[in-house]
Amino acid sequence: MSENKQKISKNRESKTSETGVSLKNLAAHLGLSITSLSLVLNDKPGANSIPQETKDRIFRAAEEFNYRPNYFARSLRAQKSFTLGVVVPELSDGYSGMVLNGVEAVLAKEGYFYLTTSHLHRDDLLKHNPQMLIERQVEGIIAVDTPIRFPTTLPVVTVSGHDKIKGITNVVLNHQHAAELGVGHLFTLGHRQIAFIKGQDFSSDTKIRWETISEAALKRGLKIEPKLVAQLEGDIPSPEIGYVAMKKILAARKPFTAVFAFNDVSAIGAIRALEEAGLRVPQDVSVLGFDDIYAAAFLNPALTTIRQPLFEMGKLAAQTVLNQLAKSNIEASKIPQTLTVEPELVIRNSTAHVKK
Amino acid sequence: MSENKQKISKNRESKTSETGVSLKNLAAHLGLSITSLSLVLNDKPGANSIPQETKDRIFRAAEEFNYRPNYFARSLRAQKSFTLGVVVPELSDGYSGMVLNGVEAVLAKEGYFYLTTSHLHRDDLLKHNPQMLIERQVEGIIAVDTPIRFPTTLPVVTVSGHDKIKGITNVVLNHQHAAELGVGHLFTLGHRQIAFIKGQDFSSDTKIRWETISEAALKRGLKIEPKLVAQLEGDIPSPEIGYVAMKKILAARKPFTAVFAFNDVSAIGAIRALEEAGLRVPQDVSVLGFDDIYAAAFLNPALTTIRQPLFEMGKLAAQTVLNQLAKSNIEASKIPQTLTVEPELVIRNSTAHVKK
DNA sequence: TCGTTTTAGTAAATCGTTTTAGTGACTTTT
DNA sequence: AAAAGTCACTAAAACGATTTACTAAAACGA
Repeated sequence: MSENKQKISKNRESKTSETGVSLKNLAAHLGLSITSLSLVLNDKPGANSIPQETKDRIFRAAEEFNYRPNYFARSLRAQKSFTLGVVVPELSDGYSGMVLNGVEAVLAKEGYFYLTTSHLHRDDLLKHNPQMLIERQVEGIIAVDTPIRFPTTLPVVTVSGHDKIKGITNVVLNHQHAAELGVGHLFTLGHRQIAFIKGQDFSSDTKIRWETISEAALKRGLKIEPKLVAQLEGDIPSPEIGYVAMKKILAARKPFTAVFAFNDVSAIGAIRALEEAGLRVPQDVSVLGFDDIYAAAFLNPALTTIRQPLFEMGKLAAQTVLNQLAKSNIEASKIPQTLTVEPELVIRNSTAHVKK
Repeated sequence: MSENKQKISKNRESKTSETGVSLKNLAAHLGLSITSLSLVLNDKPGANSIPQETKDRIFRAAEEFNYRPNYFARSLRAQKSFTLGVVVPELSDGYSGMVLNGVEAVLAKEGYFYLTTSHLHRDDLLKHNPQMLIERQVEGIIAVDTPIRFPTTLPVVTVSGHDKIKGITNVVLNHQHAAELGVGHLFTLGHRQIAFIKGQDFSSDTKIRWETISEAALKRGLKIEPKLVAQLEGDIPSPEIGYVAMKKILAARKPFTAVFAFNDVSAIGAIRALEEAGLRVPQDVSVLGFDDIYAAAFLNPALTTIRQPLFEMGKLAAQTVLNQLAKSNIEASKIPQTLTVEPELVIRNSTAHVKK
């Protein structure tokens, strides 16, 4: 017996030592079959007939030798990877990270992990990266602010995706509500000439954001002056591009009293451009952001913005994928097309009542 | 033949269809053995005796049915996961994301992926998360701003880790140089009473940063006034904690003309606190940050800061792990303890010459 | 023409699980 | 005392690749 044990522990050392004991080792040590151990350790019905005493021996030995089922063997057999894939534009944009926090919070509880890939808005990677994830046997995919350019039958959930694709659930902000909050806030403060900074074409929220804002403006009898609209260009997640957009608007020399930016990052750039032009925020021009990134509260002036619950969106996306995995094929047919979360208007100091 | 093909493609449909053809399927279709296909497709020496014609048949069939070796099967056999683990405090702190971008850039080229876990500075997760990664058979671990609290024989590389642990490589900033740049810059501008915001205890750079800054100050005959030193507290990556620290310093009512903050995020909070106290930056007080996050250039005033090349640090870390994996055990004994990257002083508008 | 080499492959073991289908040895029922 | 159950297990197949150790036939050399 103790001889056996010796053998095991020796064996263990001799291995890369990272890979612990195998079921085979353990079974030999106990003088039982692999089957019995597997049955008992996984608490399968087949273990019913095995007396508690034997079960305890097995549990004790597993504990003692710190047995961990080999991930590859288990996954190969079960055809399950306990892994999701997450596709993001890139990780340092202050957006994806928050979403991933939410994803991880949900997955960790279920013993799932996730692989991340960034497509950097490159068309080839947009196809290639998800393919690689699928070859890696991910069980489902979460696409964050990323268009779906790959075929698959796996569960797919997007965060801020707006393409209505059969079988794909989109976790989205209630954009109509967001636009109402934003335009409504500026309108209430008396602003009638509002400049807008649109998102880049590749950003999945650009279109819907613009449509809902247009509607909200129209509803209040505001007409949008094309010269007061600029679009973000370039794919770096830096305020620089907001600065450039704002410059463009200023160059048009059309009067305006407020700016509704596509996001907080571009709002920061816009503020810089305004101040360089000698305009004070919010005394001369109000600036409204979108997202509520961490820094928003500490800018100077502190940014008024529309908050997106990114952490919650990540959680919701992960939960939805796991739900689909748990469901039978029949039930899976009735997956929701859209899951909506609510925005929140956070009023700080970058917006003020229009000057008399 | 065409019958065979029919069978294969049917088989393919009938499966979850995500899992493509197996070698077995393919071999049956070609009337060859699994062995031959494996040998040829992996270009093993054993395939030397197989005529080009047969090889071509195999390649064509693999192409036609889009054969992809099963990841689990291959990994089980080879005891290789082609996956690294990355441990971070959390993903939305504007620091880890940049590092991960670098990591991914290197790994993608080699067909590697990575699993991420966040420990949120929690002691239990600091041990548990890496354990889970190891059970998932990662081949190496990259720890970003994270202390090593787990045993392993896998290659481990830290980014901004300072514990000298045998076998672990630390990718670090040249802190001495960074301190020289920072303190030197303020000194040159005439500042003699400088306040400091130290990092949280859990942050791996806190200690070394403080030591090197102290030295650089001493060297210039500056003495550090304890009342002008505050430490960040709390683990949210928000400027709020810098704001609180600055308030504390202000409460001491000791005069000072400059602040050297632990990082840009806390510098943002500090600026807010200063302005609330009626002090103008940089006219009354200069503020120096650290990191050079994206927003730094667009704050108001634009932040003078010490830039850390986070992307490069991520690349270097990943490269180092891969190198170690490629090395034989003998060579592996001479892994470098430390890899150093250089900081850069980025002068913007938050620092100015001291008032006469 | 016999022995050796080369050519063209293949059978089977292996990685470490899970799961199906058993197998003896007892015990209970009738 | 034979049939039917229960109990306590186990053998072997399967997941899908890689790899080692072969075989049978053809070609070559002396």
